[in-house]
Amino acid sequence: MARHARYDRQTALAKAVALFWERGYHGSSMKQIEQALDMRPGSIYATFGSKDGLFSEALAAYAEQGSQELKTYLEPAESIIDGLEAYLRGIAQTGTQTQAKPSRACMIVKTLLESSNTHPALAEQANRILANIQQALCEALETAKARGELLASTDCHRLARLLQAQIVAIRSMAERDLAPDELSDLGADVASILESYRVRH
Amino acid sequence: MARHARYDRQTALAKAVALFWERGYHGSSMKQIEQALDMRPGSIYATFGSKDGLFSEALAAYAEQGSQELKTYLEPAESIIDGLEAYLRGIAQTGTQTQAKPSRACMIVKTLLESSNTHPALAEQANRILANIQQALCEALETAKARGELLASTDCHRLARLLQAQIVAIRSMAERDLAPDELSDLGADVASILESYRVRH
DNA sequence: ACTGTTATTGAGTGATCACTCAAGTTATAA
DNA sequence: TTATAACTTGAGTGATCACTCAATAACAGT
Repeated sequence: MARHARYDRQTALAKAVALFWERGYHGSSMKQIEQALDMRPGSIYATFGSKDGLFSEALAAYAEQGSQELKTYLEPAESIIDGLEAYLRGIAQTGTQTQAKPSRACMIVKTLLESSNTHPALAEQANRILANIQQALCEALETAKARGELLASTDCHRLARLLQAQIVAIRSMAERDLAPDELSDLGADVASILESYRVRH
Repeated sequence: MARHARYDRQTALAKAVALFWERGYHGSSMKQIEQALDMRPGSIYATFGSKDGLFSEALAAYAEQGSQELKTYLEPAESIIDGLEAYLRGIAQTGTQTQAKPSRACMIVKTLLESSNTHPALAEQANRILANIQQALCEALETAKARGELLASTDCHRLARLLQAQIVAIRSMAERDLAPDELSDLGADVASILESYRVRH
């Protein structure tokens, strides 16, 4: 019995992700948000409540899409470890492509580093997301271990932490102005770390 | 033939490092800078030119102090590789201590991620610093190789890049709210990566 | 066509942003 | 002691910050 919303929430959110990922929380002004979403302040506040609320939803959306990307590497792979190594090389390769994404670094890490001493609520959210990702990696590793891909002595929680550190490392180093082959070498070197945890045939 | 400066430049700079390291560029306002340095705006602008200028000098001072810290690990060590591994474990250990430093993450990486799409000049400076550190690591590795600590097949530039990625990783992960032993386990796991490049006895 | 409901608009809010500069203060040189 | 140069002060600058709300527009049901 009333007017339709002119804006699709998911579309607006995707645009917000692009802006915030590129410029960060403090680096994105409401003026820029209005322009990016093609929405007037009233509509933005009616839909998302506040700049904080919009950022928080954007970060959650980013995390969801990142977790889907990891799945696309793990599901088709015969070996989980192969899949993880392909993922590591893949994100190094992606960092190579100029302007393919809003930013080469991970938005979650950017948020964690930017907000840990300025915006506790956002830092907490970034922390939770990273803990969830580590848990997902851990479960993949547990499965790999059960399948006999990993050494029986492997501490999967610990390896998941190491693995997450490597993902963070690649994506942060990708923000440096390295040559494409330097970055893919790094991807290969990082991927090879997993080899020492692998059962040899 | 005139008045002395009331403020010591180095002391003021150290306070600026503490503030910017903690809160980042966009997260630190001139009001907070005035308070942290106990200087009025006129004096700050007379001494450092602008907020940008102050940040830039603070970042350079931070980098210098960081490079000194690395030296304290490398110089007393009999083996360079031992020294590097101790450094990696050391920064993981430091991240454990609550509130020991303004921030657990590296100010250079925080700056790179924060400013890459909002403040090109700062991003460029962070890039240059990271390139210099990588070069220093590379030289240490070359020496280690000449001493027979590293496999002759080692590509030192490439290993230096991997090593820098590990430093970035540990210090970024330190910003997560991990338990002290989780972080030191990560330090140990990261240090052990170097073992596969080492000459066995 | 009319009414009720909801969405959109954009000028405007006070607060805070980085920064300036005329006036005042403190030292040294003559 | 006096003149001059160097440094500090802090109220004030216009711009921009995140955000509000009364007015308007566009739909659904009758």
